[in-house]
Parts: sequence; C-alpha cells; structure tokens
Amino acid sequence: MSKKVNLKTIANHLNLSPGTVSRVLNGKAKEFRISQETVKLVLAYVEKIGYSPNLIAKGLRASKTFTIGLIIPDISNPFFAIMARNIENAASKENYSILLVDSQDDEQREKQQLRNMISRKVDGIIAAPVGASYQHFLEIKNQGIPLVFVDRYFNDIDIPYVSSDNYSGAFEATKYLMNNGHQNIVLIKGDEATEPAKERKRGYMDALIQEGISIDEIGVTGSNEFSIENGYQSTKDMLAGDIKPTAIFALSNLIGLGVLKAVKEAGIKIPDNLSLLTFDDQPYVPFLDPPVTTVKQDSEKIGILAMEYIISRIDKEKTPLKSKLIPTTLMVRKSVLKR
Amino acid sequence: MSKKVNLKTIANHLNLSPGTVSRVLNGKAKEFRISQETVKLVLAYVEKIGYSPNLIAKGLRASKTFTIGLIIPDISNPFFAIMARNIENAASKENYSILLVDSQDDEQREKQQLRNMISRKVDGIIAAPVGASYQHFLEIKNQGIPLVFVDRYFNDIDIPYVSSDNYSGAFEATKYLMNNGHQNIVLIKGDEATEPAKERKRGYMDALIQEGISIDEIGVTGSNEFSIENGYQSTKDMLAGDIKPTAIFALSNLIGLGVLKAVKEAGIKIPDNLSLLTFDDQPYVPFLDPPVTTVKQDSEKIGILAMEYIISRIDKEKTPLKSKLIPTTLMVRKSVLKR
DNA sequence: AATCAAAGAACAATCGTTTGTGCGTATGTA
DNA sequence: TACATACGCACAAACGATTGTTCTTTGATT
Repeated sequence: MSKKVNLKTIANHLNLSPGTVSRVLNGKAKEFRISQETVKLVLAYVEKIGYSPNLIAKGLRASKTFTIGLIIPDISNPFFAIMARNIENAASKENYSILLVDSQDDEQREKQQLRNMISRKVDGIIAAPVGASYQHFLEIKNQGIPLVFVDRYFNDIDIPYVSSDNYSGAFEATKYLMNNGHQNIVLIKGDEATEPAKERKRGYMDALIQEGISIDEIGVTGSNEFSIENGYQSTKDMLAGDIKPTAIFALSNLIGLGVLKAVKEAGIKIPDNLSLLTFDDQPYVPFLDPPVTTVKQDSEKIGILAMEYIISRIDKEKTPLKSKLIPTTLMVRKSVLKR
Repeated sequence: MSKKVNLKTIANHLNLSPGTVSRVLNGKAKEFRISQETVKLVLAYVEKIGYSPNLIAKGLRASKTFTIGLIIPDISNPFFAIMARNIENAASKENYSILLVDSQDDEQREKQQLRNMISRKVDGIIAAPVGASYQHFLEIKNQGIPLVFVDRYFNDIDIPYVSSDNYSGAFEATKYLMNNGHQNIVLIKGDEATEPAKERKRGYMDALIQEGISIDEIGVTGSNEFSIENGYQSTKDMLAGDIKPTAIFALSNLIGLGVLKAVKEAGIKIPDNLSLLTFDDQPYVPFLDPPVTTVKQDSEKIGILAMEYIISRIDKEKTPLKSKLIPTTLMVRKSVLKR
C-alpha cells in the first residue's frame, strides 16, 4: 500500500507550501508570481508520483462536485439505456460524472434516492420520473438544484423537460393505420399517470375523431404497465372477446412484444389477420416476426439535450429552460396490412 | 433559495455545539451522555427543516464515499444494462451509490475514467474492461481500491472476476449443433482479445475436435467487434464464398442480428437452409424470425455476485476473492434444424 | 463543609483543497 | 540614501462533518 499523497505531502517533499502546489496545478502560477523553476519542480514531481487530486475535498471546498444525478425507471429498457449512454457521454465531455439510480418504477425508491442526491451535492439532476407524484421534485427545485425531466414529466409544475412529441407521434401513427384502411384500432395503453401515455392516447383519439369515428367506438385496453405481460394479457383477452379490431396500436416496445406472443399462441398471422404498430424503435425490431412498424423516439437526442440543459443551468443559472418536444419518426415495416 | 443548513446552523439555532448535534444524529447520544431532552429537541428540529447531511464532508472526514464505480463498455447493450440494473439494486440495498461510466469500448476513455474514479475516492470498482490492456487496472489494485471484473477479465493478472462459463456454454452449444447433425459449423467471433471470446472459441473447437473434426476443417470468421455489422458482413461474405456451412454459431446477440439481416437479404430460410445459434439471450429473442436458440448468460447473477464481492472486500479487506464462472443455459428455440 | 464523580455539553483538531492576505527580500527609481 | 514596487512564496481560514479531549455544573458522599 503506497503511503498517501496529497498537496501537503507533495509540498513537504519540495519544501513548499500546499497553497503553492495547488496554484501551480491549477495554472495560477503566473497570477501568483510563482517562478518557472518551482513550477517545473512541482509538475515533474507530481507527474512522477502520479498524483491525482482528491475531488471530495475539492468538492467540499468549492461546493461543486462535477456530478450529475441520473434517475431512470429501468435501465434495462433499451430506450432508457440508449438515453443513459448519450447522457453519460455528453457529461464526460464536460468533465462531469454520472451518479446512476434505477428507481425500478418505485416511487419510494425515487424519493429516497433523491434525498441521497441532495446529500451528495450533485450539481444537477436528470430524471425520468416514475410519474406518480412530484412533491419530492419540487423540493429539489427549491434547493436550487438544476433539474430536468426526460421522457416523462409533469404538466402542472414548472420544471422543464425533454421528451418525444408523443402526441404527434401517436397521431401520425394512427393516421397511417387509417390510411391503410383500418377503422377498428385498439390501443393497448401503458401507465396512464404518465404524460407520454396521456399524450399518445390523445393523439390516437384525435386522429380517430378527425376521421369521423365516434368516441364510443374507440377501443382502449391494457393495464398500467409498459410491460410484455400487459401486451400479452390484453391481446389474449381481446382475442377471446367480441371486439375484433383489424389493428393494434401498442404504446411501447415491450407491450408490442407481448402482443406478438399472444398472437403467435393464437395462431394468428400478422399482418394478414391483424396489423400491429408500436411505440419505440429498437435495433432488433427489423428482425422480429414480422418486422414491426414503429414510432421511433430519438432517445439519443433527448439525452444530449437534457445534458446541455443541465450544464447551461449549472454554469449560468439565469438561463430559463424551455421544455422541448423531440419529433418522432414513423418506421414503416411489415406489420401493417393495406386493406 | 432557502439559506444553507448544516450542523453549525442547526447547533446555533438550538444553542448547542455541532458536535452534539452530530452525535445525536449518529445515535451516539447514550454513549456521550446527551440528555433525552436535547435528543428530542435536535431530532424534532432536524425533521422539521428536512436536514440531509453533506456526504461530501462526511466522505472527506471518513475517507469513505459509499460510492462504487461501474465501468461498462456499452450500457445500451442489454446484456450490460441488465447487469448494471442488478448491480445498482444490490448497491443501493447497502446504501452505496453507483458512479456510471460508459467506456464506449475505448481504452483511452477507460484509463481516463479510472483516474477520475481514483480522484473521486470511490470505495470500489466493478468493471467490464475493454480488454486491450490492464496496466491501469493494476494501478487501481496498488492503490488498494477493491476491484472486480465482470464479463471480461484478464487471465494473467491477479484480479478477481465474475463471468459466464463461456467455455462450457460454447462447448455445449456446439455439441447441440452436432447432435442435430451439423458437422460444418462456422463460428463468427467477436473481439478475440477478450477472455470470453477466447473461451467461447475454445469451447467450440474442443467440441468439434472431440467429435473427430480436424482442425483445418474448422471455420472461424468475423471481425473483432461484437456488432450487428460484423455479423452482417461476415455472413454476406460467407454466403458469397465457397464454404457452405450448415450452421452458424454467432458469439453475441448483436452478431446474431447481423446474421439474420444478411440471411434475409439473401432470401435464405433459417433453419431450413441454414441453422443459427447465438450467444446471449434477450427478452426479444423468442419473437425474432425465427426464434433463435441461444446460450443464455445469467447477467443478473453476475451483477449481484460482483457487488457482493466488492462490499465484502470493502468491509473486511482480508477476504481473498475467488473468481467465479457462472453457468450458462442453452435456450432451445427454432433456429436449429434437425438433419 | 469539603471532596469527588458523573452528567452534559463545548472545544478544537482533522480530512485535502482553495484562496485572500501577509511578509521578507531584492530590484529599480527618485 | 530612501522609498516604492515587484517578486516569490508562506500562512491560515474555510468548506461540513466527526471525534478525542476538556470543561463546567450538579448532586451525592463522607
């Protein structure tokens, strides 16, 4: 175990004071009239022993940790994983590190970890909230910690967000189904407490209504989870029931997989007997049976913008943050039948 | 902006000293004979103003940050994402937080971020190394920072790892192919610098050799990347060439997707004309066209064990860590033809 | 009444950096 | 010669929490 090395030990070894070493290392040698000779001495020695400054002490002194908290409901969901990747990348470019929390869609964990982040004095927080409540987020805001939501957000409080334009995405998708001759489209929803789910549903309904479908003809089903199980169960129930839609609009990739499972079990062919369109695109979607037409979210861009937001808020806290909705793209594949 | 709150301000407000408040909050009231009255006073006030201790200051004082560094080559790869999720979960149970780094398979980033973690005084590091070199990891070890590898590792240095039993997984998979009548099996490899890739290849070859296939009949192809592109290009080249295997063994899920893409473009049917077996199982695999037979790695278990390792090393640093190989499971589906 | 112990809490050093200020010496200027 | 200025760096406080030590007060004991 090598003995500890810090500014003090370095200073002692060179017969200097810690302050002087600190100034050299921070490029303030000129400003404080430290001789070239001393500078060289310090730099050489520091290089030699491979000193790396204690960011904890630095953070305490400066009240700045160069850390961004990231709260994600489920990092194993590719949508969030890709976002996280881009957030981490953008952060490290600016010398920030990411403190990762997987809230597991559990509000208690979310609250608890938010307190943890306050304690850890993160410089900012990027969160995809569980969505159930937001009191704890307001506290973050009151503490003056820069905060931005991604994907999910709350409409009735003044905290900026970056999310997909879920309304347009769903509207466009539904239109596409109708343009292909589908009138009887069932929506399998996810967690209706979340803004994205609400917006998607709204887009879906508006598209139908605009084409003259009456509200009581519109079919919405599904539990409150964006899960395979939800897609599976909902589809199974539907197939066993009276309503026979020509198309299903699934509000997430996982729900879509569940639909596929139920349909396969029932021996039904997509798109021949039933069309399918889902939210979220993923690398594997083109290889599914059949390749599924999806609404692609630009999670890369969402991550990058959120990070930019946070950093600009940290640097000059005046910047008023405007929320942004990122356009989606309809990826047409082979799961929708032209009737 | 609420004014700052710390032990000092709390102490002032209650006409106590910071030390006393600290002791109350850390449950040392008894030990230091602090009156019940004072305890109640402190707790009530702290609760009221919602004080949360500054973990930075705490960390500095105690030389302990309750932070674990996690280095992953690509968090958007579901294999790593699931692992990360379980690591984060296990960590938070023990009140540790995760500092996430996505090395993007870039050795420079890996080195740089490792230094960053030293500076941040993480209590331990879990890493899936890029695999090119390990000098920088030895430095971590020399610093006395608990370190464990996951998935990838190095055989010639004494740092513990938790990984799949890649050899057995590949051996079993190859056997399975042969038991189904395949003799001419091409392996599409990934990064051969990594232990897992080496072990998988070794398992594959041993299985072939054991069945009397001569070495020069064995076909190994593919670039050094575990990517869709690699699978695609390799398969395309293969289909255009002279060697006509009856089965492909792809060393990762992404390579497998690439195979699917090339095969589809060529109008070939799996498993009718060509069989496919890939490493890594994923939630979407059962829904691929066709559902692919895979070697499933227990990334959940890998993550949990790695975390347990680290925490036990942190607590009592004597614990000698033994590396572990986690068994894989062959998930039989429909991509392998019985000949 | 004098002594002593226990109760209850304050004091101050410490962790590693940063940074405002001060201090001695040398050089230049009038 | 006397004074200002520049030079080169040391000193010490501060960030917020923890902790070994010390101090004062109270009550009990002899």
